[in-house]
Amino acid sequence: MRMSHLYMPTIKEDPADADVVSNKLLIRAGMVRQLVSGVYSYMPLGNRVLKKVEKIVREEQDAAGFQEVLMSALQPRELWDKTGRWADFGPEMFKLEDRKGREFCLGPTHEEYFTDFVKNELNSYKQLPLIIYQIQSKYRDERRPRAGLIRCREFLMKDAYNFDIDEEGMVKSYEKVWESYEKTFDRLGFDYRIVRGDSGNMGGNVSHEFIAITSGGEAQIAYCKDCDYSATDEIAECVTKNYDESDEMLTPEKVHTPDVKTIDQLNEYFNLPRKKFVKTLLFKAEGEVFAVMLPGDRDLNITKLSKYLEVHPDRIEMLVEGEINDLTGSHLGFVGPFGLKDSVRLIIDSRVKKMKNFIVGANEIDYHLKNANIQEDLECEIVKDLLNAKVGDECPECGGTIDIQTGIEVGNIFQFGTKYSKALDATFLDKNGVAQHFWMGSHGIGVSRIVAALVEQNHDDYGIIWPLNVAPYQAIVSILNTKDEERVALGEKIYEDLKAKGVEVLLDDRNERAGVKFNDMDLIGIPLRVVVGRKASEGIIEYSTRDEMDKAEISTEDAIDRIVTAVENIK
RNA sequence: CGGGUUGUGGCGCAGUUUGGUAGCGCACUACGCUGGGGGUGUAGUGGCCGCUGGUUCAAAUCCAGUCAACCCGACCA
Repeated sequence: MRMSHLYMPTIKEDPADADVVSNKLLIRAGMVRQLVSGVYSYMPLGNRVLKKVEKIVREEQDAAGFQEVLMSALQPRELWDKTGRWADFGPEMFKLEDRKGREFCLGPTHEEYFTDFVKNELNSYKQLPLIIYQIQSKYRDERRPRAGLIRCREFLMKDAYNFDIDEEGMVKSYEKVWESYEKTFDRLGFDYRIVRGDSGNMGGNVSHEFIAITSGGEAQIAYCKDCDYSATDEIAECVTKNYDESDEMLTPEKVHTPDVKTIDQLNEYFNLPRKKFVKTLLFKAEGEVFAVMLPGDRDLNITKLSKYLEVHPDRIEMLVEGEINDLTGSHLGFVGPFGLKDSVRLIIDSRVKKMKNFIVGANEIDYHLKNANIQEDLECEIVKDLLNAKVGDECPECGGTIDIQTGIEVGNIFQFGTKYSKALDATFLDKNGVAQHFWMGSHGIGVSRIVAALVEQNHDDYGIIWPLNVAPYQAIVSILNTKDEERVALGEKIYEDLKAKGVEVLLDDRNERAGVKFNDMDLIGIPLRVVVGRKASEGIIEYSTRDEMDKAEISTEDAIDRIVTAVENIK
């Protein structure tokens, strides 16, 4: 492709709206543009990258024996009512009506449709197991789209669904998908971790997430420095022995603490570490009121609380100031476990149960209780773990040290058994001629999100550094001065030779100054680069790669040879 | 949905406090010089100042409403 004709509007300054580096660079490099919040379009270079990522994803799915299909994105409401997810998804779903008033949505995911489809088409265990997938735009009306391509309302996703005769088969399918994902993310060159995930509203038991590690990514993971343990922050088990577990229980004592309400203030007022305090948080959900006790130096993990209560996390609300007194008899900043109204359920993290002689609110304005302890006769519910894991915790598996990293979730896999097949009554006949529900799982890869994650992991101050196998073009030939006929002739020749050898190559034949060409070349991140410059008359060019940037003066034949070899070696 | 910020040529911004002819840089067009890291000269093109209403002789500027975008915050590829 000649750059004099390439639709590649690069931008010199950072766009004001873009915050994350991938969004900035993709916009500046003329690869994507935003239409409205969370909706993006791809220009030629961006589209080529997207298609290459898609191709790698597809190849690995096909290699694993999964079969590609394409289901409609437009789906009728009835399908979703059968599983209750028309209501569950709520405002996250883009809904619309046809001219007759029938309700539809744009698919945010496809469990219902795939299950319904298979139900109508597959009847026998002999046709199982089956894993089918599609690559298609998904639509989710996110409460807050952000970070460019990372969190969109329209995004390209590969979603796969497995149908098995029993649990064992489902687990085998899960493992096959797992392997195909490892191959995919390995090929993409990602630095990533596979972590245990929460199954969210997909329902079910086991899930894992594939997290591309980037600083400032929105997914937090806890992992063990000493073994393979890793999990998302939502479910990572918190193990810590940070607390005073002495046997001696001192006598409780009321202490005047005027206007000292937060753990920070207590810390300062008593000059004691945060772990000597206990915080009591008040929540309501489903008409009940809860007091939750945690060590003062720890944060509540809402997912864990939600699981314990068996209530959707969105339904759990913190009490506001006015409600606290009415509903619990306590006061904001001075809440404690003793003397709450009987209707308040007292829920205690197991660490608090073991803590001795801590300081906690006295349920009286301007008073805290010193030397408080959870006595055996206190009516309460002890929950093993309600805390967010933290750097320095103990690994729940090997006792090693836990660390926290952030990243971007680029893939995830779920086992959900017969949840959807039962809801949609999707069955097959087993060996004995008995109808059985399919055992299923669903598995996603965020194709468009991968484009952003790749940029997050592969860039420098000058621009994007595309890996060779996803680069929009593999090579670029830049003619520095297009008024110099010798250089033009040589550049054209190299360009034609590379094209003839099957290399995807750009020719920078624009009548621009050298600086513009160098800067654009760096920005758009083409991996293999030939600069035709001063030594063109001797047949010598400058060869460099985008990641190394070191220029080597070599012959044109040598350069072509290196480029062709590099391209042939692409996995 | 709460909290915060911002809407002025394609992009980045000033002007709003104190109402009075809409500006700067980049980009773009034409011609020239230059030709190894976003060069330069001359001459140009392009804007109902997000939208609606109000105050006023007069509104980018003041007032009210509304819409949109971005950032922080409770599960999402």
